[in-house]
Formats: sequence, structure tokens, C-alpha cells
Amino acid sequence: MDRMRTQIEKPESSSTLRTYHALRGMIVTGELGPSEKLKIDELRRRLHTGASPIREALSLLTSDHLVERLDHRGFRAAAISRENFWEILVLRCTLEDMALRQSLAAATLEWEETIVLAHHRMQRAQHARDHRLEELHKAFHMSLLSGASSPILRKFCSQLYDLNVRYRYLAGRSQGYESRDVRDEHEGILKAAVARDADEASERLLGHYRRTGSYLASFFDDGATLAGRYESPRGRKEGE
Amino acid sequence: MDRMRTQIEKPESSSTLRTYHALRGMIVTGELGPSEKLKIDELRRRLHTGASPIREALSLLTSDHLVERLDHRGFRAAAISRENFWEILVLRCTLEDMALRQSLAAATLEWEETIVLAHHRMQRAQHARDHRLEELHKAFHMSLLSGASSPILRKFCSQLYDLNVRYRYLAGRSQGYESRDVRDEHEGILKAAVARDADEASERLLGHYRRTGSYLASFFDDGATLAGRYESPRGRKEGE
DNA sequence: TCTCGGAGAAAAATCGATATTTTTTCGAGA
DNA sequence: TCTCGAAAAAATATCGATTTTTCTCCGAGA
Repeated sequence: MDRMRTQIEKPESSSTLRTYHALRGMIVTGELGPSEKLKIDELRRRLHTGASPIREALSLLTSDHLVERLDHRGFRAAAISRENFWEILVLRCTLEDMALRQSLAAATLEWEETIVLAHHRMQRAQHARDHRLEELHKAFHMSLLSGASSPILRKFCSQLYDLNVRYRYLAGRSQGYESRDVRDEHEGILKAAVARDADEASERLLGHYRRTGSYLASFFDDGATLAGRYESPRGRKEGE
Repeated sequence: MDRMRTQIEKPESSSTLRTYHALRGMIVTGELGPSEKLKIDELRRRLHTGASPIREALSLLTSDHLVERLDHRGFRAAAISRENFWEILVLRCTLEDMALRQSLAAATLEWEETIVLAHHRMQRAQHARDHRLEELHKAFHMSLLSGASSPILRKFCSQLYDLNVRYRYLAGRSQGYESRDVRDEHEGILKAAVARDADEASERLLGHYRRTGSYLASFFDDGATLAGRYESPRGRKEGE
């Protein structure tokens, strides 16, 4: 019964894949906090599935840098840190620049229509519930890179995207509530992409990320913040 | 009994990790060929372990781009192609350039000694059995990047390294038997790194990769080759 | 009071068996 | 002879139970 319902909700056919997406979502949104112990049994109950799918899903997430595996001590959600945050941002800028240029170099009419559509859908859903908007936002950004000839590169970008979004959630900011006008930035990126202006598009895209980065960084570079709430929680023995 | 012996041989404590390394080795060296179906039961027997560790290991390898997961149809070793080969080379050059520069920028005396040592060990083992040399070769290259401040970047580089080595094996060339003098190239890279000359080191490193790349490419850009032997073998029923 | 060590509890890792899905085989009907 | 579809076989995916390992707590000895 429950199985059937679930399958209808998500067309994910295998329990492992469903679990993978569920857990990834839970970690990205902070429902499972940084460095939180991920007990198999608890997750098993929570997600109505067996131990095998959980373990497999966690193994997949390990390679996404969202979960850490401690030999014989189970899994925990990845730790966070300032360094990790900046690392992700810097890598992301390099890789997306590369991917975007590949994508633009191979641009087709079909690709152009894809990004226009993705952008439109995202804008339309501006006030939709979190989850939906978040999905469309990622879809837009990935569509920009979708023409890149390197699948591995696209995968890397996708991973880094999730890692970054996670910090946004941890800073208490779900998509779309920043003070600055993200809308314009998206539009600028789209226009430059449609115009096939690689330099312009890249500059705008990276600027978009860097601004978001600085904005988020401000949340844990001062005050009672992400850092204070989450950082090195295993560190009783690691006096600052 | 068997368990104990195994644990002594490899300090890998968990069955999953042991299986992971074993399978990775088998795929990289071509013992498991491109697009070959990886049957759980067969591997289970071959590696003397249960289905769970196998499946977990395969899940981990999926994220390394060495294994493909086909929903409800099991796993197979990653396919190969010219595009994939070049993709890996290009990505590798970009990422290693980045990592090397980070590493050099943060260079310490300790790091310098590490790379000198890694280089020495590799040279010494020039005529050692494949496996050992291969390990030391990777150790040397990774040591160059070991000072990079970005763990994720280092991981990416490590993955791409393995993917590239796999093509070397598939082309029938294990480490160290190329016609050109790889020895000098390694020495040049080391010297430039010790001298903290980022541009020089990067140029030499990338040149090293590109030359290896062209060399390997020649093996499947002509004649009865890698491409002919392996490419898109899911076409027929795999009758050789 | 502190440290060490061992018993008990908790959790992870692994195994063996079952349920599900896919693939193959084979024969009826066109 | 070919196509379609149902039954059998094979392989995957998943579950429940067992084995191992780690963690926790408590008391003896210094």
C-alpha cells in the first residue's frame, strides 16, 4: 500500500534511489544537521525501508560529499566549516565557468529553448512552496550547463550546486528571500546566454555565485551564527 | 580464519572497503572490461563476501564514474569512448593545474620533502612489479597536489587519475613502458615544484598528461584498437 | 579522586533467504 | 517463416536475523 503510494508520488522505481533522493533532500535542507549521526535503524524506520537501501544510499551520498563514512562507526552528515564553504564556492566558479563556455560553444536552438523555458518556469514559481521553487532553480542553472560536452563536469557542477544550497539552508535562507534582486541577475545571465556571449554570461553567472557567497558568508562570519550553531560539534576534545 | 588472514594482508577493516578497492583495481586494470555486466552473485563468489558489501562497493564506484547503475538491471563497468577519454584528459588538466597551483602556493618544507620522497620511491621501483609501481606513480602525482587547500578538488583529481589510468591499461600499456622518456618528465615536474615555479611546474605537468594522452589516443585512433575491441559492446550479445 | 578494565547495551556490518523484476525461451497463431 | 505473448529461468533488490564491533557505564584497585 504504502509502497504504491510512494511510487506514484515519485516515479523512482527502486527503493535505493528513492532513499537516496530523500536523504539528500534531508541533508541539503538541514533536516539532518551537519555532523549529525545517521543511524541506520532510525532512518530505516523514518523512511519505511530496509537497511540495505539505506546503506546503499548513504554510500552514494558519501561520494557527493554530503555524508561521511566512519569505518565501523557508521555514517554521519558531512561536517561544515568556513573553509569548506569557500572551497565549494571557488571550485564551483571554476567548473561552472568551464561548463558554461562548453555549453555556449555547442549551443543549439533546442538548447536555447530549453534554458528559456527553464527560466520561465522558475520565474513563474517565484512564490511557490520552497521545494518546488528549489527544484526549478536548480533546473535553470543546470540547463545553462546542459550543453556542455563533458558529463563528468556536469555531474561535478551538480554536486557542488547541492553542497552550496545546503549552506544556504543552514544559514536559514531558502531560495528567493535574499535582499538583493536575484531576479535581475537570472535574467541577465539568460540574456547573455541566449546572445551566445560567453564572457558576459560567465561574468554574470560567477558574479551571481560570488554575491550569493558573500551574502551567505555574512551569516557565519559574525554573530550567533552557523558557525556557532554547527561548527565542529564533535570538538569537545578539540578546544578552540 | 580466512577473515583473519585477509585482515592482516590488507588493513582495510571492513568488507565493503576491501571489496571497493578490489573492484576498483579490477576495473582500472581491465580485468573487468568496459561495459561488462557485473553480476552480484559472481562477484560474491569471486571476492568471498556477501551481496551487501558488493552492492555498497558498486555504489561507491558509481560515483567514481567507474561503474554504471541500471535501475533494476544491476551494474556494469563504465563504458568507454573516445569522447570520454578526451573529456577526462581535459578535465584533468584544468583541475590539476588548479590543484597544483594551490599546492605550490601553500608549499611548506614538509610538503617539499614529501614530494621528493614520493619521487624517489617511484624511481627506485621503476622495474618493480606492475602493481607496486602503479601505486607509487599515483602517490607521486597525488603528493604534488597534496598541499592543495581543497579536499574536494583533490578527490576529483584522484578520480580522474584512476579513470585515465584505466585507459592506459585498456590500451595495453601498463605504467612505464612508453617509448618516450617519462622519467625525465617526472624529474622536470619535481624540480619545478621544488623551485616553487608554478607556471613551469604546471606547464610540465600538463604537458606530461597531454603527451601521455596523445600517445594513448594513437592506440584507438587507428587500427584494430581499443575502440574496436571494446566500444559499445552492449550492441550484440558479447560474443567475441 | 582518578584510572583501568570488563560486562552489558547499542549500533554497524554482514549474511542468508525471499520477493520482484527482467530476460530468455518456446510455442501458438497468422 | 515470422510475430506476439505467456511461462520459466535468471538476476536483482530487498528484508529479517545473526555476527561483530564499538560505545557506555560502573566498580575495583591505586
